[in-house]
Amino acid sequence: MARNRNITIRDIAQRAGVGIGTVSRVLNNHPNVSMSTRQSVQEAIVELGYRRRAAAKALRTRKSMAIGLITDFIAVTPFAGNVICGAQDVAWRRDHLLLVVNTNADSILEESATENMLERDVEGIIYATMWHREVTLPDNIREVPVVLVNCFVADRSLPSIVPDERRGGYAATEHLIRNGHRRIGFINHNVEIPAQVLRWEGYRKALATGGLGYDDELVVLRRSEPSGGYEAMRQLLHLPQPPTAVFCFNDRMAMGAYDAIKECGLKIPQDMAVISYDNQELLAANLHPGLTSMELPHYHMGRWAAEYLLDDLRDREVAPQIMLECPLIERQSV
Amino acid sequence: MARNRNITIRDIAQRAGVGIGTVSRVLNNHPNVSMSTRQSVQEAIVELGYRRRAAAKALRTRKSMAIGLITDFIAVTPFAGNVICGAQDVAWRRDHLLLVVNTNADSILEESATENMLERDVEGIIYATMWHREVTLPDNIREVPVVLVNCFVADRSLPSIVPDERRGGYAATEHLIRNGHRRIGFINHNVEIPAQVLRWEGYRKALATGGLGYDDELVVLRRSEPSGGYEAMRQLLHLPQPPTAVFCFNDRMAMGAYDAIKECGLKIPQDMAVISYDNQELLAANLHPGLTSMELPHYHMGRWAAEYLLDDLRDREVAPQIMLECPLIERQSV
DNA sequence: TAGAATTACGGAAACGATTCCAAACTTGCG
DNA sequence: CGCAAGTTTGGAATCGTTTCCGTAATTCTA
Repeated sequence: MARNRNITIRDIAQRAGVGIGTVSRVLNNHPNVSMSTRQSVQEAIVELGYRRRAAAKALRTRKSMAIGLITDFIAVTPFAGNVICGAQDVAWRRDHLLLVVNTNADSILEESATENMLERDVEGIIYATMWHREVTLPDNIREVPVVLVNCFVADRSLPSIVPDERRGGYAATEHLIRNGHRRIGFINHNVEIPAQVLRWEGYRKALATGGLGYDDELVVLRRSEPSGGYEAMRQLLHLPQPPTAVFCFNDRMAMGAYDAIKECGLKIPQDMAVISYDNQELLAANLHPGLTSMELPHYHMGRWAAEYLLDDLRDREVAPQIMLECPLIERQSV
Repeated sequence: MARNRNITIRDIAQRAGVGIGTVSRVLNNHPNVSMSTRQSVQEAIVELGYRRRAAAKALRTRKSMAIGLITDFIAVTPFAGNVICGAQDVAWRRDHLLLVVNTNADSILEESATENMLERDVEGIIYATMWHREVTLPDNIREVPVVLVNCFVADRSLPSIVPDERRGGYAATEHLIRNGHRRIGFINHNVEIPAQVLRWEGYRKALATGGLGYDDELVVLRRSEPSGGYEAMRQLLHLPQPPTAVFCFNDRMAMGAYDAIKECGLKIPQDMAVISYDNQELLAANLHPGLTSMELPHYHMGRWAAEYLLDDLRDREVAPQIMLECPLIERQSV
């Protein structure tokens, strides 16, 4: 039925023969309305094709039933979709909508986006980055609850959820060890970002725990691209005593490593096992053989962020700094 | 400066020694306000840290300064990010925000999402799908201007923008012909969707235009995955007279084709040129050699959709059905 | 069955902007 | 200088809800 745009709560009241207060109570599922009145109000609502105007409600209650989501680079990776999806799934269940703004990391835009969201009385803002890093936020954002996804502020004064990279690095390496490998290469990114540092730490720790020594020449740093992975892999293969397995910083580097391995006539995983990080479906699942990879839990980070915002846990004295486990996605490369 | 949440237009009026009407006029850049009053109002605004409440404005004007964006599968491909990005870039320039809902193609959710957006007085809705297809929409969506992105309705009663797949198929094939190839394979998807049908048509037409015959055995239909592409490529390579170039339905199939080609000891592009469709950066740019591919113009479709909605072109008698060109992205595989 | 306690209900006031009309003030021109 | 035309200004009315308070109706208790 085509809804009429001009039906108000007052029309409903009249039609149902009740007062506007009662209509409002029905609309909001308040108690203290008799079954029969509730019924007749509901009938009037469908008969007249009433639609509640969110703006009026928001004006009166100061709640917009919306949360903001600010991202830096929504278009470059498929990660963003997962964060949005996670946040939305929980927001929706609580009748909230997502206001999305992509900023390309432009701080002017970030500030005005925040301002705009504040004008709209968002109940909180999720600030998500596409790679794990430290951020500095516009001042105005602190006027509303904020949760950081995949990033953090220097002083840890805002709640944040990031992947547990160290544990991921550990788990990846341990997985190789458990599969019998004793000489394990690490093809790492050559820029010092949290992912690079922490995965490396995890790698070392797993070696130590497994009773294996740390060998400097097994670790090669390169650009985080296929070509970097390719070069690094070649270097490892030319070692007097090459590794039998390699842990790659990300799927793209692994992709390059694959090429180098195949080029040498070696087989994956028989001659060389490969594990990597990010689990970009598009790559990992489509490589041949399927690439075992540590998943970045974007969907769950998005969920957690929305839950935290909407749960009013935000009054805790300290801002929680969550590290979420990265699940190991097994395919055929180990 | 920390804004005070309780400052209203009336406080500004008082502080600046003017009436509320004047403040409103300043806020909205209306003419007929003397320079000096305008100035003093603006000063009062910053001094008091005033922030306009969007809900009040929306209530009075019935305009929310927002447009809705409904997608089917936001998380599975990186395409969504581009559509959002495009739509947002133009929306933002006009002070509009995006309300995003992902539905996983659940029609119940689609309807309630629409309802929710209508309650919020969105000025229009963009309905975007992740692959080019026909859709049926919830009835209620027609109460507001709608634009379809990457999809269309059977009766063409709603404005729609889709990639020009036929022209893309034509351009891809023609590109191979222009590079001297006379025997060109086509590895196509084995499901009859618009992309499959139209790219095929383009392929035929380009052959005809180029004075080349259409040879049935050069066209192989398979699952649109790497393994499908792999199988298809092997089949083509075992032909008595194999092609010297191949056009793949998408990057994933091309990926499989790459494997088959390399496995036979052939070189790309010397022994076999490859061109494909979709231009998924993550794949096409990272394959070795870089994969030449027809780009799906998601960003521009998003832009166009938002522009159309906000431009009030929506009163045209007939709903435009736009087909947007897919640019050829050259890399090293041809 | 009276009176207390509880539940159901009606409607004024408030949320904070925009819009419109009338009034006050300028300016221009013969 | 006087009047018309134009510009600037103030503020009441309005948008459509929710909330709150007082009253009416009902149920409970002894």
